[in-house]
Amino acid sequence: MSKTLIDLFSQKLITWHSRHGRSGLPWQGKRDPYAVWVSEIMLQQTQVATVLERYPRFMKRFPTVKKLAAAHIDEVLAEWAGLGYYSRARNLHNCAQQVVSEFGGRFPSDPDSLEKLKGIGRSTAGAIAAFAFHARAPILDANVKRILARLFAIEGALQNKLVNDGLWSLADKLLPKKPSDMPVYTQALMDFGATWCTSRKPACLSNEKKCPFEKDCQANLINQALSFPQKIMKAKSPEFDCNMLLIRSGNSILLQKRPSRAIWGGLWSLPESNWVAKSDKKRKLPTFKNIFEESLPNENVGPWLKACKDVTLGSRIKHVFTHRRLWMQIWEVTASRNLELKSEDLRWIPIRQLGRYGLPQPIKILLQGLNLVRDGDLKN
DNA sequence: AACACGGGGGG
DNA sequence: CCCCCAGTGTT
Repeated sequence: MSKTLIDLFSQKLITWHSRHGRSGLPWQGKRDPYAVWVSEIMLQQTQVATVLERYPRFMKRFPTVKKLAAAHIDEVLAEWAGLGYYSRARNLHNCAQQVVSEFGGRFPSDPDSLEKLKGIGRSTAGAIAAFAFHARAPILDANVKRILARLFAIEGALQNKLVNDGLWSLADKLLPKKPSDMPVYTQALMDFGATWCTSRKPACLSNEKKCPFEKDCQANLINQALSFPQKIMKAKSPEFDCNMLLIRSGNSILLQKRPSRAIWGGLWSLPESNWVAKSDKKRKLPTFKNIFEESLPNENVGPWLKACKDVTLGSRIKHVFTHRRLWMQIWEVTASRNLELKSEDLRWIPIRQLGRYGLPQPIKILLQGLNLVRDGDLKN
């Protein structure tokens, strides 16, 4: 009986990796589960080029899981700012505390235990177990799903449970037999999806690259690589308007800590009014007083309005999220004196100390564009 | 099963 | 400008 693709896949992939895989990245070749874990979380939803800048900085600031567990969440969020998906940072912090309190500061080595930790799903658990412990555990991120969907011409949407379960089962069958091959195999799978079996320009459609699986790949054999995996049409994201207050008093700016479940959860941002759907044509134009009342609902607005002068319409910023598009109208205000703040989520931040706070990327860019922030003020 | 959650790259 | 990309947690 001849060998099938399933039998040969892992060795062919490892051979491909020896010639074309990415190497020399700072998180590669490590067996320290902490270092592996941080890199895997950071690499979720974030490109290698970005992680290349931020991973060494993070590891220098939080060199061990114990240091991370002992840090204040605001320090972790400040270090994470600009990477997006801030629940990752909150889960990272939470998970570090779990590892310290439940496992004495040592990560468990089996995928099932890893998956019980905050922010670690099945795929990341597999990656950590494979890299740090040589466990024969599969990963199944979007790159791997794409590779398998093409190799085996798998029909149906990836969201479909049967399709997803089938992919996991396939990923398991394809694992190399030798546990010692798990790190290089897992790395090879990630690299192959990221650089050769890419979403839009796969190697099989390129003149420069020769795919080692071109004679095996069911999608390629029918010239349909781009048709796998099946894509689902998604609706256009709704649009919203809101107002934001840039209140200055002397050398300080009033910032508000965002609720942890919201967009930019846990970061410090400008006080903002309610979001209004742009399609809501009946809405009245808000007055400045309205904006204040919506932005600072716990404060006594009267004294604030009296203490404010030089109200000017600032820039209008568009920001796009996965499921929303937001237009932010900035109102620039000078407060004549520092007012007493009633809510704990409000704080006067000296401009020179802004770097200590995690700011949403568009707010950071806004403040950089204003001359009131000097180079270095936003660096932590 | 569907949705929420940011930011960056490429056309 | 628009489109594409992407794990985990929550509901």
